[in-house]
Amino acid sequence: MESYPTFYSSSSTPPAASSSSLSLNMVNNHPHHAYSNDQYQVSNNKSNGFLGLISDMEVSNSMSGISQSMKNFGEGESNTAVRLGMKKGEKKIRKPRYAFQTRSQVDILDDGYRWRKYGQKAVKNNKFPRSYYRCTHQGCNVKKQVQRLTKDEAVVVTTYEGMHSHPIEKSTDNFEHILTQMQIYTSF
DNA sequence: CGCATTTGACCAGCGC
DNA sequence: GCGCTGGTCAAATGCG
Repeated sequence: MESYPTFYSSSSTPPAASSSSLSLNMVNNHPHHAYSNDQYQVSNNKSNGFLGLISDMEVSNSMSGISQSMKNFGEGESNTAVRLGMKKGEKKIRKPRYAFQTRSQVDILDDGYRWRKYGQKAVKNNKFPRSYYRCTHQGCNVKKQVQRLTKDEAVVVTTYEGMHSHPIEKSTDNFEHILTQMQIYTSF
């Protein structure tokens, strides 16, 4: 695998336990190919609840920026060619994936899109299952995986694959949206 | 009733 | 070539 730009972040934690001095424990999900996080790591180790919220805002902001830079990477790759499509001389399209680490108690991180779960698998080296989601928008093949770390189960790793070619269904990634997410997170 | 989730089966890639 | 593992499908089930 090539580039796994991993955007590392600590996000909202309920005001009680906010000892989130995360250092890069991004790696031990994939035995064969380690994420090349040595060049993409964003080390914002905030370690209290409020700063965690701020860094969560940073995540939400950078997400919209990332989806723009995604266009450079995966130019509309048809990642549905996994199974049936994949005709004769189709080369294997390695679709770039983008992993986010988030410190959250809920697995479902609402990023504004509508996701439908289509699978769940137990992964090795991890006692938590990994969930597979797909964007329900027609013609949109964006997928994402969500899994927790065995190391500390407060961390949720969300791996996005592909990019959305349609607007967000909810309120867009403006400040209101971010505030809404913050409220959701803090209410837990 | 329509849509989302669950869950086991199936398949492909890779390592041994 | 075989077995393991990750990823996806699809029927059944659940839920609003």
